[in-house]
Amino acid sequence: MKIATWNVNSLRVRLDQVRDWLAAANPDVLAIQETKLRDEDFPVAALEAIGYRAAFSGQPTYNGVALLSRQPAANVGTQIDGFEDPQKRVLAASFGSLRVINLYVPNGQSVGSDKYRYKLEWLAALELQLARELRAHEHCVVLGDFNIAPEDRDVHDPAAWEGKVLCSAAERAALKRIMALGFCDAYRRFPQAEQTFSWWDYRAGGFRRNRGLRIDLILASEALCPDCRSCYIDTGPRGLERPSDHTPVVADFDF
DNA sequence: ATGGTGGCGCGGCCA
Repeated sequence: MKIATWNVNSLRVRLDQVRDWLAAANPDVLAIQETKLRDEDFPVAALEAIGYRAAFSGQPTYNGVALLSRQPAANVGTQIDGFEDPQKRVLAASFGSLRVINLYVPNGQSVGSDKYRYKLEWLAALELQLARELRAHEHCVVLGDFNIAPEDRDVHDPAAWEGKVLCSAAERAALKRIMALGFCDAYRRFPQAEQTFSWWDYRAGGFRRNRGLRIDLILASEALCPDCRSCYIDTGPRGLERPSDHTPVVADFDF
C-alpha cells in the first residue's frame, strides 16, 4: 500500500495537479487537506475518470478533507467523538484491515491567540480519539497537515522559529503525547537529507530559498511500522506554476 | 521591513 498526504490549498484550483500527480505516483490512498469545497461541489467524476474513488468532508471557503483511493472507503468517520466542531478537519476510513485517519490540524495563528487555544484543545481531543482508533484497529496510519514541526531539524531556521506557532513547546508536547500512544514518524524511520521540508511560505521566495518546515506527517501504528518500506517528500508539485504551498509526502507499506 | 503571497469571493479572513 502506497499512502500519501498533500495539503492542496483549494482542490478547485489544484484539481489538474492532483490528477497529474495521482497518475504519475499511483498511490493506493491520497489524503488531501484544505479542499475548500462544499460536498456537493466535490469533483467525484473527474477523479473516477482516472480510477480513484473519493470520500470527503467539506465546507465552503475553509478547511475540508478527502481520501482519494483505488478501493472504496469503508466505515467513514468525520468527527472527533465528543468534540463539537463545525470545522471539517478529520476524515477516517478503512481500506480492508487498514485504518487511515486524515487530519487537517488547526494552524493556531499565533501563540496565545484564541486559535492557538483551539488548536491545543483540538489536539487533546484528537489524542483521545486516536487512542480509541488504536484500540479498534491495530494497523493505523494517521497522516495529514499537522501544522507542527516535530523537531528543530524539521525547521529551516530553528532560532527564528523558536517558540513560534507550529514550533512551540506546547504543540510539540501535544504531538509527542499522540506519538506515545504508539506511532512512529514514517519519514524518520529512514536516513534523510538535511533541510527537507513539506511546506514553504508563498511569500518572500520561501521555496526558492528552501525556507520551509516539515509539518506534513505520516504516522504509522507500532504494528505497522516494521512494514514501512520507504517514506519520501515529493517536492515536484511545489515547483509547478500556481502551486499549493505544501507538497506531497508518500509512504510505502508492505501491507 | 510587523512586510511579503495566495485562496475565497468581493471586504476581510485565514494560512
